[in-house]
Amino acid sequence: MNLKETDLNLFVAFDVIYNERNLTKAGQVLGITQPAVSNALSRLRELFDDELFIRSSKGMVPTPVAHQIITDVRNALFLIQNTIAETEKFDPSTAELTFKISIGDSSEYRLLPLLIKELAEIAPNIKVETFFVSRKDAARELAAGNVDFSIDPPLQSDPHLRQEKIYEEEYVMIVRKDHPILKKDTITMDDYLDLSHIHISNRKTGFGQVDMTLYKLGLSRDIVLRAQHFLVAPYVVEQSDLAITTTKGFAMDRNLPWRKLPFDIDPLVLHLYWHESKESDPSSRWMRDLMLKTYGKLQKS
Amino acid sequence: MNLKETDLNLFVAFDVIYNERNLTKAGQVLGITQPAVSNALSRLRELFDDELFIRSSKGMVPTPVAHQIITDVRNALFLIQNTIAETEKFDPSTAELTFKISIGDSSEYRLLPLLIKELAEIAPNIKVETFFVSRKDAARELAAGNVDFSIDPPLQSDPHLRQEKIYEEEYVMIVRKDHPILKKDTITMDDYLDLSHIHISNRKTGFGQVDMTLYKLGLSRDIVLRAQHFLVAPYVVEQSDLAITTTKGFAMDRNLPWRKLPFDIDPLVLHLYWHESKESDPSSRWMRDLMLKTYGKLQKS
DNA sequence: TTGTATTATAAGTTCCATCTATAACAAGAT
DNA sequence: ATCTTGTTATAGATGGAACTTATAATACAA
Repeated sequence: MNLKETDLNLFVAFDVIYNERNLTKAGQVLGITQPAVSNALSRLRELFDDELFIRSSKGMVPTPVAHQIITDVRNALFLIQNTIAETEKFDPSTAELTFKISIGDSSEYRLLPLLIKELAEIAPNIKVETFFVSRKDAARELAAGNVDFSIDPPLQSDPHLRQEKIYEEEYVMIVRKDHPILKKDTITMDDYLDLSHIHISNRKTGFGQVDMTLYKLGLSRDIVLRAQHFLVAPYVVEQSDLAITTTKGFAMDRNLPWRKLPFDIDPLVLHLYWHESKESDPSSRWMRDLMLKTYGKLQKS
Repeated sequence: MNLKETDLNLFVAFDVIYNERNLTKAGQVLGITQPAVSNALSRLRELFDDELFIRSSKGMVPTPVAHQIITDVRNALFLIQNTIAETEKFDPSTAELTFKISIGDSSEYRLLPLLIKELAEIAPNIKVETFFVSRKDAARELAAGNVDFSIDPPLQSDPHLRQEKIYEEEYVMIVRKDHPILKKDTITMDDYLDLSHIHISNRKTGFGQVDMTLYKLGLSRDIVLRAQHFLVAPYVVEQSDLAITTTKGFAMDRNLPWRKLPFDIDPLVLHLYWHESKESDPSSRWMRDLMLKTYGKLQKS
């Protein structure tokens, strides 16, 4: 055994295979093709004189030897990572880089304007790109570095992701000015269900949080418009008698009248997710702080 | 920064450069040429955006950044090393490998016969090669893996070498049977200095431990024969009136008469040295134990 | 057994770390 | 200053290892 005759790069492949338990997906994370991963695995197998991962219906399951190794490997990679991250200087005023953010549903229109404004002032050469990555792919995309941040409700919990609550806001019902319903100061459940509603979601399928809550109460509302993008919503609301149920901030923002909902619903909570490998990366850390601070400002408004 | 776009193999070069502070010697340890090391260093410099090592009269001196990094790097490499060492199975009865041992001066003829005998019984496919590596090269040769063990007096102390006392034996004076001096049971200093002596050493230069001790007393002896190999000594002693001052074990071994020395001298102490990188290597560990055990047997005789 | 995921193998290609050779450099000796 | 010795850095060429695409083998569920 000798380190200088060992290709240490194999160990990052090992780590990824262990996490994904699927060579094809590991390849996506590593940015190489599946056969390359397969080949790397076979070199690891020779190195350790062990199968390391055995093909089965549950994916590539680690052998005892692989289990034995993984923690040391992870620690080692973390240390190496650190040496680089620690010495990396980061000056937001001159840094030229692009952050890729997966931002789903309704958050984009609220987050971006303020964030871009902040960036323009203190980090003029930092760019932002937003995507929408489906929740089940988020962990892998973050691991692969295709996405730097993901903003999502606190549902999934991949062990390699870090998260922090970034946003919380109560739901209200919003209608156009001079809408007849506004004669009442408090809306009853009957009032609410009599109205026609807009539902915005970029997920094709199923229930949003509002409909889910109603469903649990044995109720359902009349959704007349199901739209993909939030930007259309204000125009529709202003030109019609339709109601939209979304965060209070939306109402304030657009200067639209709103009323409390006639039922209890958990507030909208969003978490900011990032991959553990970026934990101590100075630029990532800086951006995290900025986003949390920026959302903090939004909160107060 | 991203591990998957980083050549981790550079870090073992970094570690060696840090230890050697000399690219040429680092190349010897790594088993590559100096320009290759220089090139690796330049890649490291790009990676860290720092000079890392600055050329000076004292060699390549590490920058603050290099100092900051080194411990993490060493820990990481140690962990990786461990993953391999831990999973390496070692069965002496079937293992086929060769240990290279640097064994200086007089120790070879005492150690080898018994060691070989032990090996033949319990590890028939393990071979041993012995060299003589000068003390100042020992650390580097051990680091490079050109030599697995070195047996030397406990002088040098490279921080990357591990050592354990393996042997200690008192010096005596040995002469042929029926030598006139044997009429006396205790030898005086005058007796000793009147005799002509053999000195065995494979170092070309200067004093051995005996002559050094005499020198400190303001004395010197008459060395008639200075020979390279210990094997010739017994024949010369048996055929002449020359005396040889060496370990008591030599006398017992050859069944030669001996007398205590008329001056105080530290006993011969030998240490077994190995490189820290082999610390947890199963085969190295096994061989260490065997050698210490074998010498233990010698001690008692 | 067929279909749908996978992983493994094969053959060809590209790229980059290494090599040899040489230049540039640092520092002490003359 | 100039030479000498011990270095490190650069240049250009090359070989081999790891990647790619394409395809075969495999596992398992329907």
